[in-house]
Amino acid sequence: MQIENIIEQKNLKLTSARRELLEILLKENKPICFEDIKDKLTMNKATFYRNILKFQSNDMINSFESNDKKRYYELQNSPHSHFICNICNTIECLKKIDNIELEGYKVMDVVFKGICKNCLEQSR
Amino acid sequence: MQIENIIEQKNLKLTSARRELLEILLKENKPICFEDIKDKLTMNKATFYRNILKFQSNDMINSFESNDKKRYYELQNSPHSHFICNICNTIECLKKIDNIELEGYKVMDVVFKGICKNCLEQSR
DNA sequence: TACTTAAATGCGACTTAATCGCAACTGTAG
DNA sequence: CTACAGTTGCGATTAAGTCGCATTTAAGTA
Ligand SMILES: [Mn+2]
Ligand SMILES: [Mn+2]
Ligand SMILES: [Zn+2]
Ligand SMILES: [Zn+2]
Repeated sequence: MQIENIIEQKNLKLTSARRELLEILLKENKPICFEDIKDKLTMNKATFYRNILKFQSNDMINSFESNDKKRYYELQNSPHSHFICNICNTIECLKKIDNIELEGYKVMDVVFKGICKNCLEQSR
Repeated sequence: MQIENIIEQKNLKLTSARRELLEILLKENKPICFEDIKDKLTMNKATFYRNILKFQSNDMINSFESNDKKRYYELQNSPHSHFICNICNTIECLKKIDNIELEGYKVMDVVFKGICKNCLEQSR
């Protein structure tokens, strides 16, 4: 199983809450926020946030806030950036943009905001 | 005065709350969050947020969330992107990165996260 | 298998950003 | 000066996120 491996690699206890959370994140396969999944969650919300924190400090997930002012979490399968549409609020995962470098900085994450393909087309 | 012009261009009422808020944003000249300025604010916080909203819908300010989970607001003088350091949490305004284009998208804002110059140097 | 213990959990209280409805107020056009 | 739409203050409300503490549990060891 993937989950067992993920947890073991990070030297974390495999608890039922963690299994549940990782299963959700795996299944979704796109950024999700607390509101999206709170009804599915068996665990207490404090446990949810503590595990999110733990996973983040172990580089297992990343998070960012979207235009709806909600924080989105996703598994860090492969590093990639995100595009958030200012019109429809859709979050898209972009393939890694490898030409983005800033002199003197180490870029680890990029979030683009603007107008997505769909919304651009509809505005014509 | 700048403020009068800004407001007039957007067909908004120039109220004392709006003058105060714009003065603060002008003076700061960098992204600030509610907590940073709430003590200076004369207006009620509902008024603060309503004006922030109004200014945003009029493209006068933009906002983004930083690593400290606080939302930062700044005047949209000239379009530019931001770099947020994952170590020291500093927010830097970057000169417009003009080579950032995504096929089919209209990019209006970019937020980079990673390690800033200072923190990179200190880690050596 | 049973024991041990550090780590994880549930619960309830708490903090604080952000929003909302409503009555009172104010900026601006005429 | 007046009228009125738009704005404000206030108080209540919602919801994300955090915290302390008592209880439970995963996982290593005997
Ligand atoms: Mn993604
Ligand atoms: Mn800036
Ligand atoms: Zn869109
Ligand atoms: Zn830094």
